[in-house]
Amino acid sequence: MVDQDPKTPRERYRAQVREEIKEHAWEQIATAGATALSLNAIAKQMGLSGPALYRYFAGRDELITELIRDAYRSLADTFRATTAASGTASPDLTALAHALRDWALADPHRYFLIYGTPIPGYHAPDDTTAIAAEIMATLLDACAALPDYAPPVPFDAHLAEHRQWAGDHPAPPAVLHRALTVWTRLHGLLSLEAAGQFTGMGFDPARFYEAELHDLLRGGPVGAADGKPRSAAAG
Amino acid sequence: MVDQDPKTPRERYRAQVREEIKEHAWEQIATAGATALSLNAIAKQMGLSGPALYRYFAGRDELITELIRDAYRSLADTFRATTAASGTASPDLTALAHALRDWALADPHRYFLIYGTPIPGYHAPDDTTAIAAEIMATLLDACAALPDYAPPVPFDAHLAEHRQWAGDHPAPPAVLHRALTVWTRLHGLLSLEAAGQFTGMGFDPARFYEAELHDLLRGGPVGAADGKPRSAAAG
DNA sequence: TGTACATCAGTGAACGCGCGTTCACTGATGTAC
DNA sequence: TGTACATCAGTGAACGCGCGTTCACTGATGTAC
Repeated sequence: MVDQDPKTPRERYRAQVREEIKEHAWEQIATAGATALSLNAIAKQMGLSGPALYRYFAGRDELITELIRDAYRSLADTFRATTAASGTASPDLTALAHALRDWALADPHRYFLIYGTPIPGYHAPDDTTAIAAEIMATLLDACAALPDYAPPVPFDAHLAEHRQWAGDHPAPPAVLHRALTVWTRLHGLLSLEAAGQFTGMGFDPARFYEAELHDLLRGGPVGAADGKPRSAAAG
Repeated sequence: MVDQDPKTPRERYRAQVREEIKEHAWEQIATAGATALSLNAIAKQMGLSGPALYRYFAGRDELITELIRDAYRSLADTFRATTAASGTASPDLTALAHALRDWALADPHRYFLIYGTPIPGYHAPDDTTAIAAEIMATLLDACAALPDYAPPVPFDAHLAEHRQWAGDHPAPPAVLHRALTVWTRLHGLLSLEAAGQFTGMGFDPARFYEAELHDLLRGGPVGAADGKPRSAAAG
């Protein structure tokens, strides 16, 4: 959002046109998907000649790289803003989940650019992993703030020995497990909804999302307030 | 797998070449993704001229349509075979879940062709919805065979009034809910794993899948055998 | 304030490429008598 | 069994298209004196 101190008018102009190119790129991705991204098409849409864009991006790959980076940063910023807005020390999982859904559905192709089918022959730049780690850390913080709700399961023990992905986050294995679960379950819902797999099925995806979220919070204040805690069935 | 009664040698040959084309198409999709599918490239790979393929498919779109249909049918067949192999009346959810994972990871791009980012400007043929319904019905059967494990939640009531997608399946709302949950949770794991999002994180995706599956079966025989059922946390 | 020069945004032509698709054709395979 | 004909798989040339990218260039903008 904020330009990094463009001093001269020319630098300001450059940054501005770069942004404009990226905006048109996003429009194009929203219409035809990421694989259909075409420099020439963007140029035409902007009333420019094809080669003109090479003043701003070294090529198609650099543009896509930049878009991926922006997408990651956008989600990280959203999470950061959500955390800040809560006013509490650690982020609220419910608020994060809602922010995630809003963010994903606002531009499904942007969501898929990060979490969807990988673009053939392309792989994300290295520095995105740092941003992805920040996103994950926020999720871990939110999960760490929830009350315990279940005895350890075998997978927790496995995670205790395979926690590289969590960096130096001090969360215990059960919290690692919970954060992963939040990620994959919400992604399952969002990716199917964004892909249009729920259309025509009849139910309201938002309510389903809410139900999954409640289940993830089970044992916490929201889950406890919502209804009786689940009990094991009689065998 | 089985040709539909090709009587004359010519018909047999046609069916055979059609299959061969599709096999090369799958190889190409596995390499470069569905959007990169090219008739000319397939022809070249088969040692044929480009236009030759038009003897077998009306065009690129018809080929893709056929591939999507085959993918759906393949998954439906896998589920059917799994059900049949169990020997019981209704399918076993654990067996289905394992069959699903094997099927998805055997060819991730085939999985994404069905459940992944939609191909821009393309939509699946109508008759696939029937096959998708069959897949869903198998899942419903498996869930219906599980013991109840939880009191109704608000979303169940919503589902009771929005159950078009379940056709005339007699399952009660709680079972509908459970089947949807199985679908979205397993998809969340599989799509992220197939997209390579877990690589470098350290943990074993198979164990995570197993943990989610156990959680889905909670209250049933497997979950009960595995450990104590989860209880609500002390507020 | 005015002139001389450097910077740089943008153009138009051109490159080679691969795509889907059509068309008129050749030549092999199968069919009918 | 042999000939005449029809069917149809596959070819090669051609169509128009859009792609990414390069290159030498024009012309406007900014800078230095």
